[in-house]
Parts: sequence; C-alpha cells; structure tokens
Amino acid sequence: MTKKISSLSYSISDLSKEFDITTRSIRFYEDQGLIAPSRKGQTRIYNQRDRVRLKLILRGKRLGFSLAETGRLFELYDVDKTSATQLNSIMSLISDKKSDLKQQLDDINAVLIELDDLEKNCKDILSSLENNK
Amino acid sequence: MTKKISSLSYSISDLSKEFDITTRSIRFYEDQGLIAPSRKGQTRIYNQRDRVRLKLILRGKRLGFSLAETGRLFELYDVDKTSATQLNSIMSLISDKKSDLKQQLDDINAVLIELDDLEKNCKDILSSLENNK
DNA sequence: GCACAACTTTACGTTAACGTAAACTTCATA
DNA sequence: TATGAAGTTTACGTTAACGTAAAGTTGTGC
Repeated sequence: MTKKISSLSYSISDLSKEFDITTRSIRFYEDQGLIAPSRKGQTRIYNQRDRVRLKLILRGKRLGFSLAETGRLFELYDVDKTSATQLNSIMSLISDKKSDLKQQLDDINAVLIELDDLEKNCKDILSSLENNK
Repeated sequence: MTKKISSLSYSISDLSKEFDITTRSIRFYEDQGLIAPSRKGQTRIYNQRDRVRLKLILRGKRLGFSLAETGRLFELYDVDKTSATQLNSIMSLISDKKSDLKQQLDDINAVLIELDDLEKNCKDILSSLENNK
C-alpha cells in the first residue's frame, strides 16, 4: 500500500512515516476512539481530518495531555452545544485547561531561564579551560 | 511526627500536606534517587534543599518530564564539570531541553488561542440563547 | 502501661500507552 | 504462481509512577 489512493487520503504507513510513530500507535488511538478512519475492505484509509487529529494528538502528548484528555478536547468541537447547562460545563472545562496551560507557560519560562544560566556557566568554564591551555 | 524538628526541617507528612501528594510518592522519589533526606533513627528528615527538590520534581511533572529526566537535570547542577568533553555533552543536553521547551511554548500558545476562540463561541451562543428567552 | 498516631519496610496490584509476536489476508510483480 | 511487502486481528508483555495492604517500630498523651 505504498501508492497514495488519492491526493487527500493516506495509508497507515504514510502517516506513521510522516509523524515518525508506529502503526501500532495509530491503531491504538483508533481503539481509544480518537480517530475513525474509513475502510476500503479491511484496510484503513485516512483523510485530511484524520491527519489533523493525529497531529493534534501528538501536540497534546508534547504538552503532557493524556489520550483521554485530548479526546475530551476533541469532543468540545464535536458536541452540538444546545443546552445552556452543557455550554456552561464546557466553558468551565475550557477555563480549567486554560489555567493549566498558563501555569505551564510560567513553568517553562522559569526552566528556560535556569537553563540559559546553566549554559552560560558551562561556556564560562569552557573558555577558561581554553585559555589555560 | 506532627511537630517540626527545627525551623528548617520537615517531616514526610509536612511535605505531603504542603504539596498535596502522598507520602508514598515522596518515598518513591527517594527510591529513584531524586531526594536523599537525612535520618533520625529510621525516620526521614527533610531540609530546605529536599523541599526545593520536591518542588522542582512537581514542576517537572507539570511539564511532562519523567522522573528520570528531572533526575538528569538535577545532575547537571551537581556534577563537577571538570572535563571539556563532559561540559560539551552537558551543553548539548541543555540545548536539547531548550528546544523541547521552546516547542512546548509554541504548542501552548497555539492551544490557548484555540481555547480562547472556543470560549468566545460558547459565550456567543449562550448570549443568543439568553436573548431568545 | 497502653492506646494510637505517625512513621517505617516489603511486596504485590494497577493503569496508560504502547511493544511484540503470531497467524492471517491482499496485492503487485518477477 | 509464488514470493514479498503492507495490511489486518488477537492477545500477551512491558514500563513508569505510583496505590494499597500487611506487619512492624517509635514517640506521646492519658
């Protein structure tokens, strides 16, 4: 299944190569309900939407999101937000995520500063080693 | 072991309460070599340095660092950086971490924008629901 | 002196996120 | 036609980060 089926669909190995993950992982994400590719016979066929979802899953992982959390974020887009109570619960979920992420921003900036500092120290020591040759 | 031993030391439950984690976790971090409290008899006594380390471990977790990764970051501070080759390997490790974190910054900002957008949509729908009462 | 709260060690259990192996089907190509 | 590459399902194995339970020790209040 090396050749593309159409310009907008992908095989499982296409995606596994593009994102550098195993086909096992991709099938697992489907198992967990995060992707739902169509089939041709029993072969999975991924479209653009599936691809975007995969990308979002991986971004979520980089941010330390569990697959379940990423799944809930997906639902936020899919649910038809009819009732006001539903809308409010969604909004509180969003606001929770936002404060989590803002905390992460602070964390990252703090660590970046520390790493810069550490890097500078290393450079100083290195250059003093060079001079004393 | 409710009372403080001195103004600068803590019992395991002091720390578990302060950081809202179980004593099991704290002992586990010790097991993994991330903390090394002193002992009075067989009872663990944590000092200010241990406390700071705990705080750093939890920050690492928020950033999706494994305990092993956090441990390596600790080592960066502890190692006496004698040889130039060691220094260079440390610096490449630092630069790896830095680019990871910068990627995370981008990720977070992207998600924050999406969440803001989603939030705005919810608010719009909510207010239109209010008006049609 | 004894209950009891907080500490300890030892060790097996659990969950998420896959890895890995086996046994099978499809399809292109030599 | 057969061989090999890519796909499939089923199912057991693995690792990190703890949870949980058992069984014992230690200090403190009544």
